[in-house]
Amino acid sequence: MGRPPCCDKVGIKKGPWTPEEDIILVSYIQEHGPGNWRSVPINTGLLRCSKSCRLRWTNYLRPGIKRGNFTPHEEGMIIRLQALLGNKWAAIASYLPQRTDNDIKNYWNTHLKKSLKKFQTVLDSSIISSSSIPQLHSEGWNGTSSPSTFRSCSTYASSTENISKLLEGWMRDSPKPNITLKKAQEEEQQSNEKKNAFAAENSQCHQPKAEEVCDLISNEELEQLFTFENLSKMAWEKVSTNSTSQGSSLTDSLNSVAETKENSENRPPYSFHEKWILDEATAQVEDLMDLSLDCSSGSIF
DNA sequence: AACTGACTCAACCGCGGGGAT
DNA sequence: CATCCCCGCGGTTGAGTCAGT
Repeated sequence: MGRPPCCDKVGIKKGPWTPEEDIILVSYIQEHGPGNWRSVPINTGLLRCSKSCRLRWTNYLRPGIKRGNFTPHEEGMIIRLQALLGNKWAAIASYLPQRTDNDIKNYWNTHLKKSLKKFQTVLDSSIISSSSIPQLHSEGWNGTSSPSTFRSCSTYASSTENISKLLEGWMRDSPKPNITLKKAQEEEQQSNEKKNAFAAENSQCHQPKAEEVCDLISNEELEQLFTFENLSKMAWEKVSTNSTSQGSSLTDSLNSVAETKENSENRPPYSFHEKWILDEATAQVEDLMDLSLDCSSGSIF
């Protein structure tokens, strides 16, 4: 667009944020609420561009952000949502309110994508070369082999987490917490609605829109649907079906998955949307299968 | 202990969308 | 309608850290 980069101005600082800067930013937002980022560096004296301030707030200082290891459930959510929405990290993040789009994006790029790719290779060769299936541990996936457990958050992240926690407490204790916090939450909600709408736009023709799914599936149902155990089970069923009845289509496999799910205990009612998600997942079932096996087979890592 | 390559993730950059004028 | 300005998103980078030798 020919616009000069916003952070190219002389005197604009780059690089990691210091705790002092964080406190200044947090103080300002606590007082004025998030938004109007243009005025933030002007009014605070921070030598940062507005973009940088917004990013710092939304990704690290905003209250309610969960940092550190992703749970198996979150992994499952990300896998499935990525399959459904593509690299719409903001849309995906709207389903995981405690996680930022940046966090999810990083996690996908550094852990999940790599694992999926790696296992895709292994699985492809094993399916093509023989009818044998990569060995699954009988105890199933217990989460201990998850890439998410490999590392914890960085040292500085823990310091910003402290600031974030401090802010949460600060807002709670503040005489006018609800004004600022509520404003932030409203903006968050608006943002999420926007994101959902965006996600809906990106869903294909006759698919139900993402917001419809949100409307018709409760959070609990949705979450249960996305649990890693469910994904693993589905993928495993798919593999079993394929191995026993050669030539069966992926749709058939998924139908059998659906039937299996229907008959299984401890599951939410098998709703239309659940079926839709299963059907929709046809195209991405290989990915799910990969992940499932990835996590089930400790020998891979 | 020192070196090196791999990995992670915070931060930046460029672009597009949308509201204001 | 055209232009400007701001915000938010997705892709990318590079400094810091870790693990292996």
